[in-house]
Amino acid sequence: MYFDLQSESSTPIYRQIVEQLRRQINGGLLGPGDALPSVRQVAEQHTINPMTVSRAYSLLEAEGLLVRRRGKPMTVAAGLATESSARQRLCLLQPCLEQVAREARQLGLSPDEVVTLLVELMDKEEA
Amino acid sequence: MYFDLQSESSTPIYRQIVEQLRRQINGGLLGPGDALPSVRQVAEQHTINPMTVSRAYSLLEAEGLLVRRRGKPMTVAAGLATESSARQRLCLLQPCLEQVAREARQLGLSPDEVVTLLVELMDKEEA
DNA sequence: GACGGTGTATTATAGTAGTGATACACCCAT
DNA sequence: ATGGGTGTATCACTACTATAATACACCGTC
Repeated sequence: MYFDLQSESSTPIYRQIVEQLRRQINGGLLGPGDALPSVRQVAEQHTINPMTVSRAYSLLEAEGLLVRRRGKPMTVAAGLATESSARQRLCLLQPCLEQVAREARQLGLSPDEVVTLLVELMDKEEA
Repeated sequence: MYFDLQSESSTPIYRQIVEQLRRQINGGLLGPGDALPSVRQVAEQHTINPMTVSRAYSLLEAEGLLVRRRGKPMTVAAGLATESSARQRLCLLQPCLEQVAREARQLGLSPDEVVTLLVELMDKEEA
């Protein structure tokens, strides 16, 4: 529900969780005070180990994005700018876009061709 | 020179080499018969182990993109369609674009904003 | 206060993946 | 044949990942 985890991926599960949460928070999909699903809940849903989820949560707490209050679910930290500016969010996407630019160049593809497909994919995802 | 390797990246070096070569070949940047830099040459240039490079080369040989002739440098295979169609090359880029779409959605970014930055990056890379 | 709900510390284990050092096999030109 | 150029097989080491089984500390509520 919350996460889109791929066990086949080479990027470790805990990191997938971290990155997805970070984006969902910065993007406003999750707001300050919102409660996260419990580690056991997530673990069962994806048949992974609770400690793996805990590891992800802990990293985000160290990062200041999450707040832990013992006995209660993890929540999104309040101190954050409720939603960062579009410019800031765009910065988070930049590394991924640089990768696209690099690959496109190596493939000899024009910006037009790339953009067309990208827009198509983004519209599809919308639905 | 040939490769743009990032040792900090979580994707292993040998795989970075594999992917970059595959794209350069499919994109026509490297043509049939072209010789690759020797494993030791690449290794020294990036201060990595020759075996790491060899591993990448071997994978591409198994894939049919490279040809090994003992004692001589690896070369790009001849059998390949010299340059695949733009549509085929676009397919190679698709996974990366899907990643962008996913992240953009989580960040709450509109296609417009994303495309603008992407084009900017691609133009810059050109120079 | 007992219970069921949070997250976590601890320890141990297993598997996997990436990298590295060395020595080898081969080709070719001298 | 010898030397310098290929790529590579082998082995070992290190780091990381994920899992597991407990046990703990805390909160809220019944």
